[in-house]
Amino acid sequence: MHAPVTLQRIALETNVSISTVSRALTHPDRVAFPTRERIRVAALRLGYAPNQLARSLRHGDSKTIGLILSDIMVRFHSEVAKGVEEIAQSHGYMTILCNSNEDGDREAQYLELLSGFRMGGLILEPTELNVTAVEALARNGLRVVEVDRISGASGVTAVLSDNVGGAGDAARHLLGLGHREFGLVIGNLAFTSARERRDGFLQALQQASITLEPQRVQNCVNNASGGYRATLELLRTHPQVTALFIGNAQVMNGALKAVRELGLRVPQDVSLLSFDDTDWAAFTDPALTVVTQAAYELGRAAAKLIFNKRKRSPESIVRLPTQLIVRQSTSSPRKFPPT
Amino acid sequence: MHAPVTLQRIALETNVSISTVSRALTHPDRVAFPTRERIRVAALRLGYAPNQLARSLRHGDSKTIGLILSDIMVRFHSEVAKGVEEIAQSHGYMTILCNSNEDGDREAQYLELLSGFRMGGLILEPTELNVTAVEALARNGLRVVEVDRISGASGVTAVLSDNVGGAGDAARHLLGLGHREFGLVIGNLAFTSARERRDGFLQALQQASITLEPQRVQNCVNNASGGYRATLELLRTHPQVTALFIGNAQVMNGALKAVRELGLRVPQDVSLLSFDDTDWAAFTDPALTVVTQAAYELGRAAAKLIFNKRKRSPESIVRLPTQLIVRQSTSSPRKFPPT
DNA sequence: GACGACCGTCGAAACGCTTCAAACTCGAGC
DNA sequence: GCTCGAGTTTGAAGCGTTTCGACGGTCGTC
Repeated sequence: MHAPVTLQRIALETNVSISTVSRALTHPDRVAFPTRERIRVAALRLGYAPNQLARSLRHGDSKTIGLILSDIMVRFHSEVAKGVEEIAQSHGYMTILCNSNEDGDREAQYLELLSGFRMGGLILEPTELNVTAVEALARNGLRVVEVDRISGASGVTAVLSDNVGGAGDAARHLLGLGHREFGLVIGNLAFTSARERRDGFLQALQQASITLEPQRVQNCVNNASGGYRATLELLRTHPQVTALFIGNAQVMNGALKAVRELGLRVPQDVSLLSFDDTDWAAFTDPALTVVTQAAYELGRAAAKLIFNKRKRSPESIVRLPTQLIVRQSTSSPRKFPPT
Repeated sequence: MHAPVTLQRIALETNVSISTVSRALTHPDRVAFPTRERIRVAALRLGYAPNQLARSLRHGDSKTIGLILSDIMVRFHSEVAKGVEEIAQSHGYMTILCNSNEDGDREAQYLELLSGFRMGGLILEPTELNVTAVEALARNGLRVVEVDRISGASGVTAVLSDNVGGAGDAARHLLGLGHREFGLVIGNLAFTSARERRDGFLQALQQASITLEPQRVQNCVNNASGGYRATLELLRTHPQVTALFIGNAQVMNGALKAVRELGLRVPQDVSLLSFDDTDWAAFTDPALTVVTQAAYELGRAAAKLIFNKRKRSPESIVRLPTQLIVRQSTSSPRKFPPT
């Protein structure tokens, strides 16, 4: 096992100084042709790969931005990543991704790692557990943008969906169909996005003079089994519910399973409506009515804030609109309770 | 905007040398208590984040492994990532992810970036476009593991699904139901995984004395619209087909759309069977019969090869079994052609 | 009271790279 | 023949960290 090839090594093989090798590889025009060629060939032959650590250490910027995602397996989040990457790429930056898994400790580790790599910027879907660390980074001059939800850290900009508006649209759609008996399975209320969706939905109900008892608002962990259990519980204790609003796609997956197991027909017995569109939502039985977020655009907008050096407007929040897509999982409520 | 906090800065504030600060933060037990506390407090107050570039440059390993994924939005790939992360974490390593998007240039850039960060290892889902670069890295002592498919680079180990076996199971399942008229929409044949699935399926047919005309094997780009177009084309030119084998979940998504548009009922008019399970496959109409890959285990196995220092067995290939999950999208063929 | 042992701290070197100023090489010009 | 300058190349410094050997002070021991 060879040691990695360094400039030093190439310098020895070509009988020039290290600085000439460096210059030959990074500013070829400033080195005489024969020397340059000799060096280029040797570098190729040895499989030279510049040590980015040393390189970035030297000039303090690694032409790279960091992105800390909460859960890479969820389509919404990976779509955000695509958006970030596109903008980064168009600025000649590479994107490095880390997966915090909604775990505060991991998030802290990745924050330290990425800021330690002196990234050109950092985008994250924050937990609320590392506020002071994030603030410290921002204070030290790192550009930090939060996306999807906010941690509460000051000095940080954010790009979010209009969760209140989207949830309001969902409520108005269901109200318009004639529903009066609602249930919410909202996901993890530790995140501002979930709280906003809950509040948006409840506000819209309130405008129709409907208030919901707290037991009709279930929170749960953001995955299928969480949604499954919460939905079972909600429908068991409130069988009169005719419409369920689900906080995100992961939870919806479990909710669907629960509804099937209970033998309820969608939408005849119960209407289902969730946040997040997926590539399968149109193919499920029935096709799902959803409030879709502009995930790709969220990513793009977040990345633009990193590169937008002009405006140094701290703590601004960008909100992107959502869109209601009506398919077959919502309809008028049943006239009689299920047997 | 402050400059980043360095050891130097802390040293000035606490009136000790840089080396003492360093030691106080990394080996607290080797520094007298009062000094150590003073330093710790100052570091916290200033929001010190160690410069990983300098740190790793110093000891040549960044306790980090790199993972280059071909498409982060596809569940299979992100599941691989989860597996890699789990093993890395258990070894005290962090995982850094990059998304090549099946683009050879981007892959090349990320290869250079990550190897330049002197990762403890590199896992990738390779295109076949950077074979020499990958070989050079391996030759220079970087541990490289390929997953899902192989580039052909020497000196590299790989972890793959048993694509031939899985596709064979699919074929035998359909044969057992009585099908004789097959069509394949296999995805992008640039990748070994797709070629293996095709070959596995055709081999199994051959054992039943069935050979397929080449026009019945459609390749296409690995996304929904590719699958859509290829499926339309195949069914248009070969209406007698009663069973379709689809190479992966992305393509299946498009195939479903095409079949619906043609007004074909699944499975009465045509049976559908694809590689890759998803969390929605059981909820689609009808629920999909699939060959599922152990994606999570693929990731875990790949990461284990990175850390498994003992066995220096180059060029070994690990194959993980697939599993056929029979749901409702496959049944006996129709007796009469559709109208 | 002197000596060695030991604990805590410090200075310096090194990791691989970039870059600036200095030095060298030639040929042209006087 | 000497000087000057353009064109190349070199040496050295420095990025922030870790670590090794050295150093100075304190304490126990004889």
